[in-house]
Amino acid sequence: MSFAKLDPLLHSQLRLAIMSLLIGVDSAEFVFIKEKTGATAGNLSVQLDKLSNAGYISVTKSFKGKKPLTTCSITKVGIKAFEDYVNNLKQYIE
Amino acid sequence: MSFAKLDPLLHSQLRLAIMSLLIGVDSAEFVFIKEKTGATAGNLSVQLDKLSNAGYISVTKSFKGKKPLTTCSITKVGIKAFEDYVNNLKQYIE
DNA sequence: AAATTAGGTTTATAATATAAACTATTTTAT
DNA sequence: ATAAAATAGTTTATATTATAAACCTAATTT
Repeated sequence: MSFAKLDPLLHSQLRLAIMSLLIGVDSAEFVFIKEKTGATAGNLSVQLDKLSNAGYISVTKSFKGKKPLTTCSITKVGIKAFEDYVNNLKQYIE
Repeated sequence: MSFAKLDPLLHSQLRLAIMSLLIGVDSAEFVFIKEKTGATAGNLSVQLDKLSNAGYISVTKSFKGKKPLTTCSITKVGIKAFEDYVNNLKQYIE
């Protein structure tokens, strides 16, 4: 048995943290994710884009009062990808 | 609880596979690791160097008959680092 | 003896992660 | 009223990384 490939989109500390967060909630706001992960806004913005482009999360932009509000949630595709990643990863660490 | 930092030296598919292999054996030869991980020789050579420089593995060069033989084994430091990495990682995937 | 294989290493390149710099708007202080 | 600072992000530049291609040396094979 050889080592399964790890989805490079998920094998990134920050993106993995984002997905880990999102898999446990209905949705989460940009600022909340930023605080929980400790990421800089710039880095977070880039990584959310990548996850969104891959279809792993959906991102909606609206307003909270007068301030911009970015809300993220994991998609079915994202959940599947995360689960596959975790299963593959276990081969390396168990 | 926020996300623990993942040792960047271990958070790499190939290096993690190498460590995963080495933690289960006494020692392993270059060619064996190459086959098991599916890595190219060049890539493997580079990654073994990095792990060696970090003190995570020890690398000994000798000869098998007339051919060069590179033998690797995990160190105590490497075992500790691997275990820490795995513990931290679990926070993301459980 | 020329070509191929074995066992690697070095170097060049492409991809990635990351933060610095920037934008636009809003709130707060003077 | 207006200057300063905070909020909520985005874009861009840079530094690091992963990876394979090219290379090297010695030993086999044809």
